[in-house]
Amino acid sequence: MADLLTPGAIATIMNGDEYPNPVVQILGTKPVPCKEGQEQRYRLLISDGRHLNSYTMLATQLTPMLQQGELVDYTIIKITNHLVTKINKNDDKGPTRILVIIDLVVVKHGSEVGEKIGNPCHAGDTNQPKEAMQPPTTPARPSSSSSSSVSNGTGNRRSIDITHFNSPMASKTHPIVSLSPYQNNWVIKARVMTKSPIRTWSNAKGEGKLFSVDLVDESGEIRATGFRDAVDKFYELLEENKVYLISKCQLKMANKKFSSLKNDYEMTFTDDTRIVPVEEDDTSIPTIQYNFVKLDAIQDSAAGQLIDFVGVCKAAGDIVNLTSRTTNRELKKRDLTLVDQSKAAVTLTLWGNQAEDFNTDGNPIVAVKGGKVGEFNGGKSVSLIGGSAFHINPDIPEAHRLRGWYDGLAGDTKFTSISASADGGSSGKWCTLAEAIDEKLGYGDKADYFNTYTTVMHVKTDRCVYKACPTPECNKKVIDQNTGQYRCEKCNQEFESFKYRIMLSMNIGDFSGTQWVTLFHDAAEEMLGAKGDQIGRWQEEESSEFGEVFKKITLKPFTLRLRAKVENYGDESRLKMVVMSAKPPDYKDRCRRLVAEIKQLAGLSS
DNA sequence: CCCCCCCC
Repeated sequence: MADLLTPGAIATIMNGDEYPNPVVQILGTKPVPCKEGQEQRYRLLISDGRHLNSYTMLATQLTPMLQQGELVDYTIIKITNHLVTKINKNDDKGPTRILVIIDLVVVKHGSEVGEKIGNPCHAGDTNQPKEAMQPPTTPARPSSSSSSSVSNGTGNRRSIDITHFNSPMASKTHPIVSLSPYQNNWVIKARVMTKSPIRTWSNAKGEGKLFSVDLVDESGEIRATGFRDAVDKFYELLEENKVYLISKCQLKMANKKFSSLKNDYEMTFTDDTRIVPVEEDDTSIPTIQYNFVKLDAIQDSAAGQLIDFVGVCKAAGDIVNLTSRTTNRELKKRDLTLVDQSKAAVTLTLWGNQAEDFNTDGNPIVAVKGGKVGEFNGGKSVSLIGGSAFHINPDIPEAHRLRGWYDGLAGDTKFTSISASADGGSSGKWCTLAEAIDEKLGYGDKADYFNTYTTVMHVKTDRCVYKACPTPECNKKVIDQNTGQYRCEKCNQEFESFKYRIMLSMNIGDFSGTQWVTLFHDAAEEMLGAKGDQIGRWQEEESSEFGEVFKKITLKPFTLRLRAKVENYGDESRLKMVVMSAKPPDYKDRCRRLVAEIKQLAGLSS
């Protein structure tokens, strides 16, 4: 096993020399104390069989590997990408060199190794004679596939001694992936993917203005923000799609809530920050980088997550004006329906100018970076937020593929909507009543929604309408004072009128079983095809119409959208199902689903 | 140092 290691590698690296793909053994790991809210970082003790090094850090993107148990003690790893950085400790011993592992491959898991290899000792300092530090004549086999996309021709070692930034021709730049708060002596050569508008803020802590740019190079991406003076200094200089040499920024932990960029850090421009445009466009620097997910995967994304995706705009709603309930601001929004090859359809909400300026002609391709997943009525949708990038018909392979796919699509192609429409329209799964019970729908933390074909077995008509507070937003039952006045306890007010509200209980059934369900006002009106006030008056007048309205739906089939949720009453819990919407059955759709199900059961589905 | 990003 000892021959797996590359003795001498540690000394070579810590002396500042190059050593490709060193293979070392992990002999210890420990978390580094960090501030609250910061991502945990780990320090390692490694051995190359000859020397130990405890000044080794794991790049944060490798933290999950460690936390998942892949980097236990005795594990042998090949370091496929690393950098050496100096930190000044507050003593007189001069700077300490830290080895930062950026990428690695597990050669042999610690459980298979089970012991310390050789008898390594702490290397002296870097003042040892250089001759003693040369790598062996047969270094470890080069890595065939490093997961890092860095290929700037400088090998694995990241030079850290770039101080010649005075010249924009500075040839040695650092990959974005290597930036960390531990080291500020770097220059990156990066392209501006997107630039935000200037925004102002005003809060208890003060006021100011800011903007941010998302930067990219071959190795990765990072967001940079300029505040106040930095806005005046850099906003005009930085243009989308142009390449710049940038140095002397402050790095801090990124808040993933506001950026989908693949970087644990983000940077802030400081008074020392230098930004120099690169006049000749360097085509080796990529343009915007997307981490696309297929639209059907959005179904499984958590609300609040930021995602990148691309789709064809199949349909667009009107521009809608509304007032924010929380901020009272006037808002404009527009919902687009996007589709892709996964046959999923998802709603993308545009706001403000983007809603107004969007042109639906020719079913444009829409690419989004950093769209925010939302949840409504059991469906998932995406909304553009401040940090999102939004590109129409981008010149990227995925967009061309989508265009070709969509243009060749049969006109009657069906898509599965994973977003709920505002009218409670269909989305999500279909199942029978028995399947809903078997699958324990409604037993999770959140309510479950499903669609079902069912027949109305029985409607309970007693107490199905009640007199409610006439205030538009209040639907509380009023107390009839029998003086022509109706009292609402919630509004603490008496009114001369009321409105009828419906709350209906009914039993529904299909071949698999039956279920008691509740319908509130809007769904009940939809299903009964009559207004609550009308039904209330029929009841008052003891009109035969009252009975007729319920008879009309009894033993009739419907497509229902149901909400299932367990509710607790004291120590008793009961599964409650509420009808969100009721539509006459679409037999064509019903048949299509049954045929698909039969094919699947028969093993004939493709 | 922002970090609000809205609605059904």
